Amino acid sequence: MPPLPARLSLFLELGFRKVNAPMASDVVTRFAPSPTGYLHIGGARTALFNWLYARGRGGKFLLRIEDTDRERSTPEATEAILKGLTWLGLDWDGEVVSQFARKARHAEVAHEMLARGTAYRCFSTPQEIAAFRAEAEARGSYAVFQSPWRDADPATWPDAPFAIRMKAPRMGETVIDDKVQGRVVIRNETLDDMIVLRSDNTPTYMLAVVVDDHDMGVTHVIRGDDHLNNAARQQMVYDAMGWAVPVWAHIPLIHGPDGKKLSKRHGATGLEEYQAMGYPAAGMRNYLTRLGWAHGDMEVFTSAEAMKVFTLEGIGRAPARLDFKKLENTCGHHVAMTEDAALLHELTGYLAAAGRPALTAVQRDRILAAMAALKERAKTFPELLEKAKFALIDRPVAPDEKAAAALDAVSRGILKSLTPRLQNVSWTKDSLETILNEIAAQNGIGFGKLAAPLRAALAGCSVTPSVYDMMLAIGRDETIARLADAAA
RNA sequence: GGCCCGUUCGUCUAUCGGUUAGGACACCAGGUUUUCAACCUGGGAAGAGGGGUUCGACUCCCCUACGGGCUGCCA
Repeated sequence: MPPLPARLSLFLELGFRKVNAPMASDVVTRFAPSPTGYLHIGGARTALFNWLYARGRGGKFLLRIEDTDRERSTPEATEAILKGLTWLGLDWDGEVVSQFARKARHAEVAHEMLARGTAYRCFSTPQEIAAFRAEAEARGSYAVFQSPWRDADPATWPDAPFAIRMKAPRMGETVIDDKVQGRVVIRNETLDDMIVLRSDNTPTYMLAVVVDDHDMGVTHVIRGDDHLNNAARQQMVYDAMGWAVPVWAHIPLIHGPDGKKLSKRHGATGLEEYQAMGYPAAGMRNYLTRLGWAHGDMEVFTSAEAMKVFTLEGIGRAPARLDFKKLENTCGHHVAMTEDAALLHELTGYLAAAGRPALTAVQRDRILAAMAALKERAKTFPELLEKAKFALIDRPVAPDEKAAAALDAVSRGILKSLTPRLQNVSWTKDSLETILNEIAAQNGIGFGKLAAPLRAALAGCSVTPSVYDMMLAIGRDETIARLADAAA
């Protein structure tokens, strides 16, 4: 079932490619979400890229929760994010870092900048700044705010709260050498002296990310391209502190099917919703990896395979749209290639996530027995369950409309004559096939005519695995009992 | 308003100056079939528009259009 060409070419490539000696890698990436809600599908992809990049190079993948916004951060959101990443199969190294917990260190760095002369005390109040902007806007201009305190004489400092502002270069340009976007040049005059420490001594995001990334040893910053402009200002902080600038990679955001920024009105935006919809994690990872990244014609692959060829340069620069049809197709390949036991385990997780009843022992046994047949005809767990209906129900089987129609008097007669002959036949696909074909021939009908009532009696519906597979999965006694029920 | 990024079939993408612009999903037609799914064969389908540079541009440069982002004592 896996498309041979893609897997074959990957195989050849891995086989023939000169293998770089896997030295101890010092790659460190991180995912740094804000705990203000569920894990967004776009964020999940960002995390996935970071994970793939680090894991593919023997590096570390760290997790940091950016919870400095006390108003909007909640522990529930943090919990949801960790659960989402865990479901997707993205494991992180070490403890989860709380940005809020590091605020003392952030303040320390801000003061060090002060000492180095790369930052200054700004006594302008938020009201003054707002007034400045309002006035500029009224004039139709949008000049950046220039604090009057940038070069003020300490003797003139009032005894009042102050914010610490970065003393950004006013001339020249800042160059972001981005692995995805290329060389991005930003003129320094378009950037203001951003605040790094608020007047209440809390750090701003711009300072906190840089300090944390530096302290955590992050070497590659892979994040959404909504941060591309921010990178220029953050790079100034690295420079101000004399720290090594990480490798930047700003990836495009994911859009909805209509090409607009992904929002609630597009339907599912939270990763947890995808789990509840029954997409397998491996398929989700495959689809998300291919969304905005490509390696030749490689389409269906495991994450282990992706790691071997994943590069930042392979990431596209244009935003990609979500396509549920392709997601489903990709998931179908993964359902089919997953081990039966693993699939059953994940199915159990799906049931819980979707709030559906758990399987009984009998149901588990039957589904496991039929898994080989089930998994090649289902793309998602709900679909698999629909086709596994015969394994979930108990006698007497209540036929739906279509099934009832297949159980006419003639068919019931055939079923009745069939049951004794199933008593002693060996319960294997081959012998069942032989005997059923025999019976069809004896009744002068094609196998299809026999399969319909059989299917109706066994499953009570018309969408099922093959009749042989069902018989094998539920066993001889249950099969005969169901056929007898229907024939009566 | 300013600055930054982007634009190849409907969608995800390949191509890194010379190809009949390739693959996948979706779609259409046919085949196979035990329902569904799968599978097989075939088909239609693309370089936003306009200028350059070049012997030759999807590919390099400029302009326009459209989409997105940033422009906070949010992250």
